[in-house]
Amino acid sequence: MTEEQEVFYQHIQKKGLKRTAQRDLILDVFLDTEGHMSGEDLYRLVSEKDPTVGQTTVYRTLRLLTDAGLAREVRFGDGRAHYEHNYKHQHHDHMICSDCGKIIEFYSPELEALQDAMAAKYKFELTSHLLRMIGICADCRRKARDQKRATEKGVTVGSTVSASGRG
Amino acid sequence: MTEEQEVFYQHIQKKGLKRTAQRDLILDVFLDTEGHMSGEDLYRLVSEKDPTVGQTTVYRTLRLLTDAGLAREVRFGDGRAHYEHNYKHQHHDHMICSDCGKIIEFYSPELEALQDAMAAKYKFELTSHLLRMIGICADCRRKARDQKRATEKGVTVGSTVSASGRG
DNA sequence: CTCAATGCAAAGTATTTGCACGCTC
DNA sequence: GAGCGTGCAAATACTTTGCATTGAG
Repeated sequence: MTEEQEVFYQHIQKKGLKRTAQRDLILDVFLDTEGHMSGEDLYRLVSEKDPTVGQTTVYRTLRLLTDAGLAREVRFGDGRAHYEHNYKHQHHDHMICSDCGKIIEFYSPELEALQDAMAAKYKFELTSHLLRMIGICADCRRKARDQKRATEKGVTVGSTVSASGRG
Repeated sequence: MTEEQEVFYQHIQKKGLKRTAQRDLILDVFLDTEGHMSGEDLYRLVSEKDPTVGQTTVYRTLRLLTDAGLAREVRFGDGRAHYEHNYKHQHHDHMICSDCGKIIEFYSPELEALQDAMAAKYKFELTSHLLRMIGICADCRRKARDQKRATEKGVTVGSTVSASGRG
């Protein structure tokens, strides 16, 4: 029995809820999956192990996991909710590559402190926060650079130099 | 003709698109509205002035405004897209009161700088970013405090003090 | 006259809800 | 055995798409 599972069962008992095979399975799959997953993702993964589990149950259990403090809901702005491990996982923020979709997790105590300071300035009691940085990751930048170099070599007649860039 | 309108028409001409009464109206309503609005909100506002305009057109025009640099899409995590003025409006971040829904806009050059530094550390080329701070605003904190004080004083036999709240 | 724009209705996407039955405590 | 939990299908909420018609350039 992992620590997470204990947390889950304690939460369930405390709330007068019941332990079921579906919840066990969903928790297992959640714990076995690194990184972020949407409700849909988890449903798909669970279905592979037991196709009889309904999506309703997955969504409801995901909320249960969040209540229990095992999962954290993150929204990246694509309209769907994503979940990530929250138990004994330090808070972190995300850099999202708009090219390849890769997500880099990072943590900056300075950023956290500065946000606390801003909140204090507005007498705002901070509950949580979400920082999402969108851009191009190192890999995709390298690829773009290589591609550009190849183009520049090949195209001698290269008259039209379109303004790229983005602000 | 405002500056924004000029920007819009120039964008339209540059792209070989057409100026229509609907787009004019939608732009006007958008410019007249302060703060954030969702696609739906704008559709409702436009409908008041001209009920024949379809929601499709509103959504499409909103994207057009974004392309033209007049609007900025912001997502607060409720699943719908919100838009705010972007032309000659400094970038800013948001504090969202989870009690009353109020949105406080703020700007912190230190935060921006720190984010740039974090991006550089990961060789990440930053395109844009979104910082959302969720908590309780000063007003709601005061209300909660007052209510708590009243409860502590008044309720000796403390029978039915229904928890109100949630707006 | 051509191609973009419009508006309706239908489809799509992600998630939630009503309800009858089943299972845990 | 009581009541929570489940799964199905339908509902929801917001947004997008197909298509025939309208209208700007």
